[in-house]
Amino acid sequence: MPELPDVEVFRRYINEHALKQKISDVTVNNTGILKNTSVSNMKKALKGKVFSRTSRRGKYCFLETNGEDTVVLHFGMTGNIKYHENGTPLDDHERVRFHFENGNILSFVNVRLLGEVRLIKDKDSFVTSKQIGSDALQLSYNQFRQLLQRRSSMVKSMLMNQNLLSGIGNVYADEILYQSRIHPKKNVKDLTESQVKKLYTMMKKVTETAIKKNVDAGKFPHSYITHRREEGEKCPSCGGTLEKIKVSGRPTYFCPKCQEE
DNA sequence: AGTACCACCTGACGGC
DNA sequence: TGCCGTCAGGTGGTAC
Repeated sequence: MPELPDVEVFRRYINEHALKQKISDVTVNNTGILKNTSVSNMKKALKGKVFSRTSRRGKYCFLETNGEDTVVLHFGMTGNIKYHENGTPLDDHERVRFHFENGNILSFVNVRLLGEVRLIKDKDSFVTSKQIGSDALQLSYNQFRQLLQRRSSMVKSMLMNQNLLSGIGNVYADEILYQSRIHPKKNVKDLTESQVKKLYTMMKKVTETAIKKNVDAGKFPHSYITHRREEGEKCPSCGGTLEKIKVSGRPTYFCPKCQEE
């Protein structure tokens, strides 16, 4: 799940439930999820502190504290966030639990262990060291156009390149390209000015719509294909059959009729 | 520079 | 029922 819209929804959920509550403990179910830190470091850094605010860049979620440390969450291919009322028994997939003095718990859920939890001092240097591109929602049209300049790659690969712009993953890349009526394998150097413009507009629109709909694909507009990622599904525009191919190794759905190469 | 392939993990699903 | 291969909304490394 966790692409930009999903992470943004998690972030808002955390804002709604888990800010300004004193942290009493941190427990870790599987230490493999911790990167560059340890359970004892986590406890030491967070006990007695509160999460003061959250932020996000691409698929990374930052939980800033009133201390020196910031918790970084990345979900990998699976995962979500859950705020528990007091006394909820531990589920196997809850990898890290932040316990609050009021008895409630903020839980980092991660089925496959591809996600990670970190502790950092400085967000900017983290972003720099990881070379995380500008957030897709923050990018201006001019910046977007700059990114495409003198570049030669398949448009879907470009959208998913987190070093260029961050937040777009496999599913939303397909939706953006479908809404833009651009073939996923089209080379960015062959895009017309109006296609670039369309791509940018749809990137924003699809992302914002997904957030507005709380990333519930069932509530997405009928004209979307995100909830149609299965063999044999029909294109909501032309009624033809959606095709499944691989692009940079990832399963890709598109309409061969509406998105000509 | 861009792409293909593999690895990291676990769970769900279809075929036998 | 159970085993097995395949696949999955991400990222990082390697090799061409």
